[in-house]
Parts: sequence; C-alpha cells; structure tokens
Amino acid sequence: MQNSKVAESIFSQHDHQHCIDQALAAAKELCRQRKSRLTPVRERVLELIWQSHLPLGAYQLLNQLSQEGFNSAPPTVYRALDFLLDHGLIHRIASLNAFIGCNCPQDQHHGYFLICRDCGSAQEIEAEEISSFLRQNASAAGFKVETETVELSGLCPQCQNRSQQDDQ
Amino acid sequence: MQNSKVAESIFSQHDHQHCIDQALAAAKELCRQRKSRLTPVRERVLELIWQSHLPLGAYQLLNQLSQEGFNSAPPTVYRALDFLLDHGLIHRIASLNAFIGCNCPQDQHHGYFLICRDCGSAQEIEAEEISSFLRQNASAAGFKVETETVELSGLCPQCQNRSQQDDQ
DNA sequence: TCCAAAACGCAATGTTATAACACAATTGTA
DNA sequence: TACAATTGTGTTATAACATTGCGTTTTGGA
Ligand SMILES: [Zn+2]
Ligand SMILES: [Zn+2]
Ligand SMILES: [Zn+2]
Ligand SMILES: [Zn+2]
Repeated sequence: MQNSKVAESIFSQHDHQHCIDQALAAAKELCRQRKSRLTPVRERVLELIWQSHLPLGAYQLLNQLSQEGFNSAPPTVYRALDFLLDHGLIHRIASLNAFIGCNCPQDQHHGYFLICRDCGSAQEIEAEEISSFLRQNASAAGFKVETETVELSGLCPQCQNRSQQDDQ
Repeated sequence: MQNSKVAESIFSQHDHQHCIDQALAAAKELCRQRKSRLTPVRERVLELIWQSHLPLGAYQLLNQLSQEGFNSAPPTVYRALDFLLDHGLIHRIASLNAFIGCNCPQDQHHGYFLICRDCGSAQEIEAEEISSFLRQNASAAGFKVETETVELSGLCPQCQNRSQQDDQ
C-alpha cells in the first residue's frame, strides 16, 4: 500500500484513461512476475471493471462480455473474477455484491472503501492505520483477524455539493 | 451502545438463556415504547436468530418457521427481518448474507463484528471509537459517512486454542 | 360500526453464485 | 516431438439470496 496514486480522489474529475492504463499495465506486469496467465477473458473482465469507478456486478460484466462474443455463462465471469481476486487485482464489495479494480495490487492488502450512495463511485482508501486500529480492537477480545471488510457508504464531496444546490 | 453486556465475550461459554431472555425482553419493551407490533412471526424470527450467536440466513429461518406451521414463503421472513432491522433489533452481516441479534437495540448504532471462520460465531464489538476513527479518515477525503459495514473475519480465542491443540 | 393503514398469504420472478462434468489449451518433461 | 499433467473453458443445471405485485385479513382509531 501507499504510493502517490492512492491519495488521489476518484470522486473529482480526473484523467481516467490514466487509471485504466496503469491498472492494466500493473496487472500484466504482476502476472508476468508470478507466471500467471492473464487470458483474454480475464483481461477483458479487468478492463470492463476499470471502465469506471462504479463497482460492477458479475451479471453486468456477463452482459457486456456476451455482447462482445465471449461465452456468456456465469461460471465464465466468476472464474475470471476469482482469478483477479486471488491476485489482488480487484476487490469484492460485500455490501453491494459487486467488484471494483484495485489501484495498488502490488502489495497484498484489504480494501477499505468509501461508497457514494448517490453517484455509486467507490474509492479505496489508505489502509495501514485502519487495519492496525481494527486489529488492536479485535485483539482486545482475543480475536485474530484474517480478513477485513470495511465499507463506508454515504455521500462523496461532489454529491454533497449537488444535493446542497438541489435544496435551494 | 455501551452497557455492561457489550464487553462480555460470546465466544466463551456463557449463560446463553440470559442472552435470549434479555434480548426478547428488550425487544418487547422497545416495541411497546414505539407502539410497534411485535407480531408472532416477528417475535419468533427474533427468537430463532437468538437461539445462538451464529448468524442465520433468511432461508435457514424460513425452514425453521415452516416446520413450526408458520407460513413459509420468502416474503414472510424477509418482512419480519426488515421490521427487526428497522428497529435495530438485529443486524445484517453483508459478508455472510446473514442476520444476527443485537444486544443493545436501545441506542441506534452500526454493528461492528468479529466473525469466527471456524465456529461461525459473530460478536458485536464496541463502536464509538471505531466509528469516530473511520469517520475521521473518511472526512479527510471530504466524504460524509452514513452507513458503516465493518466485519472482521478470523479466529476467535476458543478456535485459536483448538487449532493449536490440533497441530500437536 | 366503519375506515384506512398495517400486516400477511401467495405466486411468480429477479439476482447472485456454485456444482458437476466434458473438452481444449498450455506447460513441462522425456 | 510425443505425451502426461495441469490449467483454463464451455455448458447445463441448480443452489442460495431477495423482491415484486396483488389480493385478503387484521388491527387500531374515528
Ligand atoms: Zn479513474
Ligand atoms: Zn458520489
Ligand atoms: Zn449468548
Ligand atoms: Zn470460533
């Protein structure tokens, strides 16, 4: 965790093609290093997930895949998602049953998310402090944490402004 | 949040009948105050949820209800669950698609959970520090938190001991 | 007693995820 | 290159979770 990208807000306008390019490049490099195969389906699913910062459901991905001539049965997309999850290239958002790209797949980590209920965007936020804080709380109960699900839903800066304007 | 019950670990052996009695009594009192109707289905669903500290899925509840002569279609149990959720008598655990009783429904709060992957028990943990910490982190990104999903999965004290013994 | 709102019964359907098994592609090895 | 083992994919079916719509019953209050 922690490179300069992480701090950038995805809620504001930004060069999203850069997000995509970087994610795809990182994925290819990672798979090369690990001698894992980023097959066409897997790569395409990752691209589809990165088309925006909106978490996508498996069946949304499935629809898009099938329109592109890929085979379109649930196992196809779930297998691709499993692969991407295993390699940390995406995260699953439990409260939405949806999947989102990870912008720092190099280092193993849990995903912590800010999810806007209005525009739907999900931003992954910095982890170390949160993780240590939560683990500290858990260990007070003698509990050994293995996986962490932290998903905060609410309003992003943009949508707060928008709803204020609407009030007027 | 915050009465003496909260700190007690549900992972160790305890007088669980006391948990049940207290939860049911609190529910009745709360509904009385709010002039809400804790109907037979709703009460029975709450009892079923409290039969242990294992989060239960809607269809597990449905099976048990039907064996008791209650109507057994999904909407029945989901409506009861919605009622109980609305009144804070239970929490939904997103990472499990399951429901668990709340031991302090008096005050409105989010549920933070320690979930043992071995025995399946889920313990709700104290909230205020976690909540303020998370909100602080979120507000640094200009994000306004409304709902919080915090679910830590791992090994409870008991199951840590057990797996150590198994290793020998 | 009558009414409106709340709760419930019921059937169908929608959504998310996995099981099981056959076949194809890839990789490492002799 | 042959060939076995592994890994990935196609396909069908089904499990698991959740909601919609509509009509009937119950309930509490005017
Ligand atoms: Zn972007
Ligand atoms: Zn937003
Ligand atoms: Zn108990
Ligand atoms: Zn346990």
